[in-house]
Amino acid sequence: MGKNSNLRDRTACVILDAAGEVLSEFGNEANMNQVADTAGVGRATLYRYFPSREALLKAMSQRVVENVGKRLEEANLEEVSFEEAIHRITRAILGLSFPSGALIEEGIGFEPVEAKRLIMDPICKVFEKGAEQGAIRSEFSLELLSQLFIKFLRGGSLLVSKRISNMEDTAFAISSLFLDGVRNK
Amino acid sequence: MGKNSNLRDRTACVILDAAGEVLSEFGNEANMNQVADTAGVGRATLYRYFPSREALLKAMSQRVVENVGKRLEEANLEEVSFEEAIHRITRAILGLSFPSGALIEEGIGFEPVEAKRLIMDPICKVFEKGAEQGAIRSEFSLELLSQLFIKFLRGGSLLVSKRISNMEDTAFAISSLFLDGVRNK
Amino acid sequence: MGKNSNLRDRTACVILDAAGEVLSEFGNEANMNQVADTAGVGRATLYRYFPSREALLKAMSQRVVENVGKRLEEANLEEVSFEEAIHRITRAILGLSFPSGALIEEGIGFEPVEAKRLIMDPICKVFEKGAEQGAIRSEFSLELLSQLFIKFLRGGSLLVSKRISNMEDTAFAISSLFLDGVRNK
Amino acid sequence: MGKNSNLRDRTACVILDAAGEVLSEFGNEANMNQVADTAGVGRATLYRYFPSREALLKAMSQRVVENVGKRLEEANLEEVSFEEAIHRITRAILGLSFPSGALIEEGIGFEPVEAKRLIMDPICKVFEKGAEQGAIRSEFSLELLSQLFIKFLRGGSLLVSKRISNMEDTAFAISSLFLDGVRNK
DNA sequence: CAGTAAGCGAGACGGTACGTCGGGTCTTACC
DNA sequence: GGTAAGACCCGACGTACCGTCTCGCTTACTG
Repeated sequence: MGKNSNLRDRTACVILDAAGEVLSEFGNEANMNQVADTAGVGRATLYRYFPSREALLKAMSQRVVENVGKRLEEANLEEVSFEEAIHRITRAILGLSFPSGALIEEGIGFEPVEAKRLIMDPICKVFEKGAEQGAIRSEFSLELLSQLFIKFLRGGSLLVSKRISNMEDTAFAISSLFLDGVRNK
Repeated sequence: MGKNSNLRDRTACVILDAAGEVLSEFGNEANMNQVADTAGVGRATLYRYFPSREALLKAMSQRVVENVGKRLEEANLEEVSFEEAIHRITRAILGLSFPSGALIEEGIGFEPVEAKRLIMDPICKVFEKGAEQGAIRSEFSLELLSQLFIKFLRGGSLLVSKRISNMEDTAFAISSLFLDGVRNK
Repeated sequence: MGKNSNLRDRTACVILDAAGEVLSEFGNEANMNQVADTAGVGRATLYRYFPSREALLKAMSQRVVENVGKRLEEANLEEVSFEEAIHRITRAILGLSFPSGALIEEGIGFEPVEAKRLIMDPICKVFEKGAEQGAIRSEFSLELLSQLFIKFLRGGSLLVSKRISNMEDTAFAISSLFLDGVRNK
Repeated sequence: MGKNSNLRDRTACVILDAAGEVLSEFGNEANMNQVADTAGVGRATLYRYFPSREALLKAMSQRVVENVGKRLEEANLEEVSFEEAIHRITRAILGLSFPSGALIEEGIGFEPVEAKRLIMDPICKVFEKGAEQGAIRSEFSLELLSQLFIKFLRGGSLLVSKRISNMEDTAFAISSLFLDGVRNK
C-alpha cells in the first residue's frame, strides 16, 4: 500500500490541482476534458479517480474543508480566550489561498458532512465556551450566531478571493465588527 | 407598449415563475424542457423569450434584484436614521420569499450591473450618510463595511431560505450585531 | 363563383408561380417563408390556399400535368399517324418551359392519378392505335413500351430544362430514335 | 489502415445499410433518429460518420454509383462490340438490387462528380468507339445520345425498382429499342 | 352612406428534426 | 496492471422550419 497509495494520492492530487486551476479560470462551464488535459492525464484516468464530475467537485471541496479544518486545529482554539479564538478563526479561513475557493464557496459541489465536522463543530465549541464564560450576549441562540459568523466569514473570503479587499484589513474588520456586536456589554 | 407588451410580460413572467419552481425543486440540473413544460409553453417559445439557459437564469436573477431594489426604494432609506436604515435594509432583503432565491444567491446566473445600481448603491448611500453623521466608527473603509454588510445579509438570507433560522430572529440578529459592531462608541 | 373564384385562382396562380421560382432556385430546401415572400403574400394566406407543403408541391405538379395534358389534347393525337403522334407528343412535352419542371420531374411532389389520366392514357391510346395498325413491333408489351417512352421523355426534358441540350435537337433525337427502335420492320 | 479502417468501414456500412432500409421504407421523411436506431448506433455516432443528413444521402448515392461503376468495369466494355456493350451496360444498371436505389435515382442526394467519372465516362467511351466503328448514325451528337441513353436507363431502372416491369424484359426492350434506333442503317 | 363580413399580413405559438456538445462507459493498445 | 487514446451511447442545448392560431386592418358588399 506504500508506493501505490502514494502514486494514487499523487495522481489524485495532480488532478485536483488541475481541476482547481481550470475551474477558477473557466468557472462551472469547464469540462472534464479540460481538467484531464490540464492534469496531463487521460480522461479515463480522471474518471478512474473521480467517477463523476460531482465526485470531483466534492473532492475539491473536501480538500478545502480539510485544509480549513487543519488550520483550525493548529489554531489551538480551545486554549485561548473567546476573542482571540474569533480572531484566529477569521485569519485561518481568510488566509487560505483558495485555488478555486471562491467557486466552491459558491456552492458548486459542497460536501456538508465533513464541513460540519471539521469546521462548524470547532467553531461551535468556541461559541459555547464563550457563552459559558459570559463573553457573549445571551439574546441570540448560539446556533444562529455561529451560523451567521460562518456566513460572515464566507462573505469576507469572497471579498478577499475576488481581490475586492485585502486579507489583513478584511480579517481585522470582520473580527472587530463581529466581536463588538456579539460581546456582552 | 400596451397589450402586446403586457402579454409579453405575462408570458415571460409565467416562464420565470416556472423556472423558479423547477430550479428550486431540481436544482441546477433542471433542463429547459422541464421549464417549458411547467410553464405550459413550448420549448420554442421558451427560447423565443430567453435565447439561452444563461439568459433565463440572468432574467430570474434580475427579477430578484429588481424586487429587492423596489423594496429598498419603498423603505425611504434617505429619510431615517442610520440605525433604522440598517434595520430596514435587513428586513427588506431577508423578507423576500425567494422562489429560487437560494439558487440565485448561490450565484447561478447573477447579473452584477443592475445589482450594483439597485442594491449596492442605495446601501452605500446609507453608509455614507451614516459616516457623515458620525454614526460609524471610522477605522474601516466604507467600501469594506458595506461589502461586508451585503455578504452578511446574503449569508443571513441563505439561512432563512434554507429554513435554518426564521426571518424575524435572523434579521434582528444581523441588524443588532452589525450595528453594535459598527457603531461609533 | 365568378369573381371570387377568379381571385382565388389568381392568388393561387401567383403562389404557384412563386413556388416554381423559389423551388427552381433553391431546390427542395426552399421553405414556405421564401415562397410566401416571393409571392408577395403572407404566410397565412399561403397556408390558406395550400394547407401544407406537400399540398403545394402536389398542386405545382398538378399544374404541370394539366399543361402537358392540354398540349396533348391540342395535338389531335387521334387523327394523325403513329409516327406523327410520337413526334407531337415529344415536342409537346419537351416544349414546356418548366419553371420548376425538372424539380417536379425529379418526383418531389408527384401526383400520379391525374398524370395517368391526362398524360399516360392519351399516350397509351396512341400506342394501341399504332399496334392495331401494325406500326409497332409486337415483341414488347404495349405497357412496357409506353412506360419506357414516358421515361425517355422525362429524361429528355431533364436534359432540356438543365440546358444540357436544346429542345429541338433533343425532341428530334428522341422521336427518331424511339421510332426507329420501335417501328415494325 | 488495417483493423481501424475496417472497423470504420464496417460501422459506416452498417449505417448506410440502415439508412437504405429506413429511406426505402419511410421515404425522404425518415429522420436521423430512425437511421441511428435501425443501425443500432447512437445518434452521435451517426453524426460522427456522416456530419449531416445531406452527407449521409450523398454517401448512399456514392455507394450506388460505385456499385454501378464496379459492374461496368467488370463488364469489359472495351473489348466487346458496341451492341454487346450496350446490352451489358443495360443489364449492369438494371440488374442492381437497389436497397434505396429508386430514392437515390429520384435525386435525393445525388453526387454528380463521381457519377460522371464512374458511370458516364465508360459509357461515353463505348459511344465513341461505336461512332469510330461506324455503328452509330451520325446525325446526333454523341453527347446527346449518351445522355439520352443514361436517362433511358434511369427510366428503366425506375420501372424495375417499382416493380412495374421485370428486369429481364425491361433490359431487353431498352437495349433493342435503343440499338435499333441508334444503329446506322 | 354607414355597418358588417370576409380575406389578408403579421407574427406568436407548439411541435419536431437537426446538428453540437459534454458526461460517463468501455475497449484497444502501450509500457 | 495501470494508463492514454478514443469510440461509443445518452441526453441537453440551441436553431430552424412546419402548420395553427389570433389579432388588427383593409376592402368590398349590403341595408
